Amino acid sequence: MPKLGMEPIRRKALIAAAIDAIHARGMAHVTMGDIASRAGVSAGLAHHYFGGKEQLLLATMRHLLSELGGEIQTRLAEAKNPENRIRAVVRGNFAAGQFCPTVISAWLAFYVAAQNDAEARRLLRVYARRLESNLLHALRELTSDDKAAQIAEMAAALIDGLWIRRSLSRQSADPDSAIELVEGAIFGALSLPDA
Amino acid sequence: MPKLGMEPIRRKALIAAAIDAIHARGMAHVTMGDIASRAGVSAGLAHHYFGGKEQLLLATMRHLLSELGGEIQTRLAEAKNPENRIRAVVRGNFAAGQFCPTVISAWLAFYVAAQNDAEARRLLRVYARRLESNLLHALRELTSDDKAAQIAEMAAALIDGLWIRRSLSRQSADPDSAIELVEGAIFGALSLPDA
Amino acid sequence: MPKLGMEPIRRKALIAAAIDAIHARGMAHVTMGDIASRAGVSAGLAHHYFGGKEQLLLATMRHLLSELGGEIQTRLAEAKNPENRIRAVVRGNFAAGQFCPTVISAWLAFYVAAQNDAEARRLLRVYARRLESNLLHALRELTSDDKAAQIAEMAAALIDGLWIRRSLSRQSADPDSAIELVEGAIFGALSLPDA
Amino acid sequence: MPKLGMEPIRRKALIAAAIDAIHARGMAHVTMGDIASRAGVSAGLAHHYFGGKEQLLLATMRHLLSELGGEIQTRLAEAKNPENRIRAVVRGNFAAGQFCPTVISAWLAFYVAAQNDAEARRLLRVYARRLESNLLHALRELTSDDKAAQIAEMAAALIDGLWIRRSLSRQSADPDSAIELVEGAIFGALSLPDA
DNA sequence: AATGAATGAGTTTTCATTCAT
DNA sequence: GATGAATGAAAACTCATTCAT
Repeated sequence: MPKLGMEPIRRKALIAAAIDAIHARGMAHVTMGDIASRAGVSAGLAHHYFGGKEQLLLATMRHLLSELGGEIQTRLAEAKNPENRIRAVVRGNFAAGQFCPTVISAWLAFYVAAQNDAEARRLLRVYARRLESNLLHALRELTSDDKAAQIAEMAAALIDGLWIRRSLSRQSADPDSAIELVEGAIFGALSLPDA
Repeated sequence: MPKLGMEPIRRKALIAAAIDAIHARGMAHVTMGDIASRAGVSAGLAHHYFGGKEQLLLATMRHLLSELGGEIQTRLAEAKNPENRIRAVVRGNFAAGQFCPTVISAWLAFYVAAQNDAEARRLLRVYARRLESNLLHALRELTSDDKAAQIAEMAAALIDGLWIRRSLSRQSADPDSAIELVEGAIFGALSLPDA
Repeated sequence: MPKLGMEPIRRKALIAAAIDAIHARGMAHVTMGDIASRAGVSAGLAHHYFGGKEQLLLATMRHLLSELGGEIQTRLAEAKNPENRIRAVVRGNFAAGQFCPTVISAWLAFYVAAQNDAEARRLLRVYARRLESNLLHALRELTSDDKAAQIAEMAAALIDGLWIRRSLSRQSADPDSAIELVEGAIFGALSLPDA
Repeated sequence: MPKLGMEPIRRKALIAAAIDAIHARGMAHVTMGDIASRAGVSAGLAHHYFGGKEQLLLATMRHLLSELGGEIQTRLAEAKNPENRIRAVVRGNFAAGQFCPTVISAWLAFYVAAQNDAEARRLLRVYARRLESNLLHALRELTSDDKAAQIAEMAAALIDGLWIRRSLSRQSADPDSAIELVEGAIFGALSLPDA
């Protein structure tokens, strides 16, 4: 069975399996055995490639973060004006790959893990800051700095809040209505006279 | 040393200890020993009073939910018009007892636990529905049913999103600015002409 | 089964069991299960009381060292002149409790462990220094400082060498002939004219 | 890349690596991977050449024994009288190749391993007997059989004891002073009148 | 009422060993 | 001849839970 060049294949499979396993059993109850068997390998191999459970989980988180980053960057690259850059960020956050039940579960689990794991917290902060800075820059071209900051904060909270609520309802998550809601809130706020 | 009537005292202490422990170590790593020693009792006793770890955790969740419910009800009782009822719900959600780091951690942890625990999910849904229904009723007196539904959904997502973001930043959570933001979003949306 | 005040009893039993187990299977192959079952308890309990395998082994080493120290101190207390103090140290080293196969095995194993474990090395150095200093003081009253140092070094090496050789031969270790040999070498060297 | 005639090169490299690894991590913690990577090969290859960990370790021990034997035989071949034969044995035991930290660690480790491994014990006994018999024959030409036996035993113990102590101190082992000490003890004892 | 003792099941982790390539 | 892939068994360790006192 052993073939050459399996390492990247196994790593990917294990990360995908970790997302599945977190969705199915919850971060608090996943075991290496769970994950490994979902990936079709032995627990020993998962250890061998990642060095331990914690590191496999962290690698999974990094994967999620970089997928999300990719979705946003792709869209940003095509956006030619501030309005479209805002839309790029919002839509990237609700992209198909991101907004499915297993991925949502994993995201949420990492959010919580970040409360108690320094490295996870660091990773998440980098993402949060980048998201807000992308929004902020686009908003500043459309309104005052103060208002831009307010709207950016609201938008970020709204995105996270919609995620968390969709994860709970477990109904087939509907990205389009979420996008509509967030964009509505942002452009609605922009259209308002200053408070 | 055993005293009479200790049960309610112990139960309260253990629930408070569970919240602390979840904040300090994360849901995935709390042990009965953790919780018990924070409450100043033996693990065996925690067991004795709650019947097991799962049940102690569920009791903790119920406590959190009922505290939040209380904060909202108190404020609703004093609200005489729709605007104030909306404010009551928002402010209840960011009440002092709720918006401190340990409680936020615990809330978040339960949100995640609810993904994989039927009873936790049921409890959370009851709360979510009540929150939305309170908001919805008040909003319907101020706008169309459709728009009320949209705004209610947005408000709920915003509240959850702000929580989750504050928990991550770990900076001294500031309820007032959160309240301002949410109320601004709600009343801003209400003031907009229909899309 | 659980009784109060078992901790010291279990600790002693586990340390004794560790010595047995090291003798029977060799330091490289002892398992916590081995030791625990020899002590008549579960492996979990051994962990509970000592915190881990390494610490149980270190506690065992400390026990051995303190036993030996006791044997020597007892004899030193009764020795009224330098010759007798020398004898006290030598005989303490070959005392009954020390010179039996299981204890010899354990000692030897710790000697080797000390090569790669900082804490074990520290413990052993303390013992080695004390042994040599005891001998040295007594010898200095009987000869020149230089010669005393030489003889002390030789005596210490001889004691260790005899131990190691007895352990290998596994024949019923005979403390008396060992004592005779070491004392003969020391007093023989003392009687020699300076080189 | 596979080359012909690699076998003896690999075997030597692996044995040298085993000695290093034992010194660095201790017999109880060496792994095949440790050894193999120090030798610059895969663990699988080490296995292939020696048939298993145990056998590689035994081969390493045999190597050590034969090196020591060589050092002694070379010196014995040049010794023309009993005194020089004694010196040959002593100096062979403290020969440069033998008296360095890594080799001492490995020797010591094997001494201990011999407690619980029949084959290792057998190998060590052969060496011990040869050492003692070489000394004994030389001593018998210089004194009574009884005294020769006593001195031989003492000398052997002294050699082992000095090794073990040097290994512990980890200071740059000084073979010359060790040789002086042992020869001093032997010739000192020989010069003494019968007890 | 409360504890400390104890266990056993479950999890992570490590490694020698095997094997296809 | 040599490797990297993979496993499985064994070991350490953790912890909820039980129970005698």
